[in-house]
Amino acid sequence: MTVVTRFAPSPTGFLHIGGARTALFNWLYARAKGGRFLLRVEDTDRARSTDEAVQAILDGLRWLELGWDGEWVSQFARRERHAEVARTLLAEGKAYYCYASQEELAEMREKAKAEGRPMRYDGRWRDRDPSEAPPGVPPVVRLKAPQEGETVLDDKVQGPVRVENAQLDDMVLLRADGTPTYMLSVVVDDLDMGVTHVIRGDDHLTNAARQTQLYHAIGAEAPIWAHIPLIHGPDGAKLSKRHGALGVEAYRDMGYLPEALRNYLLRLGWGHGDDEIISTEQAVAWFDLEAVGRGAARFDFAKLDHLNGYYIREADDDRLVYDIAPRVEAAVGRPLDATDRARMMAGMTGLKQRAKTLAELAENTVFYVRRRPLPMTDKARGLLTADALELLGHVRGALADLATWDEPTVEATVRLLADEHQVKLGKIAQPLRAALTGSATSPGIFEVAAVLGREETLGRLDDALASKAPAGAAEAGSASN
RNA sequence: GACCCCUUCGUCUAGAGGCCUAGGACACCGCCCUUUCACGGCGGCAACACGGGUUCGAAUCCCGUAGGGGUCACCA
Repeated sequence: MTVVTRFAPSPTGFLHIGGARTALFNWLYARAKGGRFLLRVEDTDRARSTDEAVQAILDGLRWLELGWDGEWVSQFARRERHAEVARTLLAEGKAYYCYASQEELAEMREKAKAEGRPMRYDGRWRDRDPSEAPPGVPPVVRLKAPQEGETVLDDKVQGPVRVENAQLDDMVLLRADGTPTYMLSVVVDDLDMGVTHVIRGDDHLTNAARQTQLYHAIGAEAPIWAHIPLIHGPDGAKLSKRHGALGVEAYRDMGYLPEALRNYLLRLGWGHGDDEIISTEQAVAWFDLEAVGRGAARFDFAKLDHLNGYYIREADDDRLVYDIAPRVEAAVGRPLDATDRARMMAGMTGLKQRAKTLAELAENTVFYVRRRPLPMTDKARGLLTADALELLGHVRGALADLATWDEPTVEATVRLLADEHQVKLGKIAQPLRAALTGSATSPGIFEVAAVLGREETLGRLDDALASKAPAGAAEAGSASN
């Protein structure tokens, strides 16, 4: 049997992080078993579905590199087929017209509530003769569901789940306006698309029982179910916007790499021994539904950050430069030129091991392309005391004379200077960092000097030398002589 | 409320009756490396929800209890 999975989001918002994980699991399972992964957009709710949302879902999946097989299908476009199945059921006596009014339904609801029961349609039109139908009332079509016995789901993740048929009422298949309901549409679509494995969120577990009844009424076998646990927020409650219930594009904008998000989502609810860093290739080889955990998992940004930092370090420099270019341009307010890009490339080795996100990476890169004079953080300014500036004057002099300009040479020169003046390297390196980067933290300062080049390095030193020692430095007592 | 599902360190998880003195990762705390910040290395803290069984032996099986979650539409 060829495995066919599907991802079936409703386009009422963006591709939610929980949906992304569902898509990932479906994609992985299909790839792992050499099957097909299909995409169906459940757009039957015309009032809430939008084209923008469809686009966002498609974009999100593409960004995550979870490609689907064939064209994506619109559920709404298939509504005639759904209705046709309902008519067949009607003709076979497996479904019936129900003329119960909204008032009657409301009554049942109230009664159920008063008696502490779940709302269940009482089947009052189930065996009634259609000739008794009230005139002018458009009926809905309901499934004549079994009233005794139980429906058993053999869920790949949750194990066997039994539901008393008495708990389930006769669900609506066709609305009064003739349009199919979700329950009908999913079953017919999954059947027609040849879906063998329905992998979806735990919130559909109860639906699976009803859908199984429908499959049986149609005379078909239910697919293999796999209901994966939902993702919760740090507080254990439903994931909120504040805690990560965002569209995947928000994760992209925050500077997460798709492979990092995939790795993180994979480990949320699934494990493979002690493995943490799992490439997509390995995931395809290892993934199986039996190993999916049963309990809900809490979303944890700290672990995502850690993974993202790892994947940034692993990423190719040119890809990173390409990825952060727009962010850097926005920060400096101009397009990047060849020199800027060359510096970014040269500095990337040192930069990428210090960032958890692309946003952070871009932020840390900006000093390389900023035009002089550099803005200074308060900490950096504090480093440029009168003593420090005096030492920097010597540094400037020594560097200006250098025959070759590379990291080892600059480093050797500065170290020698520190020895000559009998100060710790930090006494020179930190002010130098402030002068060259405008910040108190950066990649290795000799690397920075090498990347900046002689001219820019000397220029930035001159800027620092030209500045007066700040008042704070004098107060600290180190500026007076 | 009814029905269904779930429950191992703070978090994600390993664990399918003896390999468990419960392992790994993130976070946190030390130390090392070091010009800063990171990375990296070493070490530490920290869990089988509770109560009964079954068994020579239970984190692992069964039954309760508690807690958490999901579902109860002519929405998907």
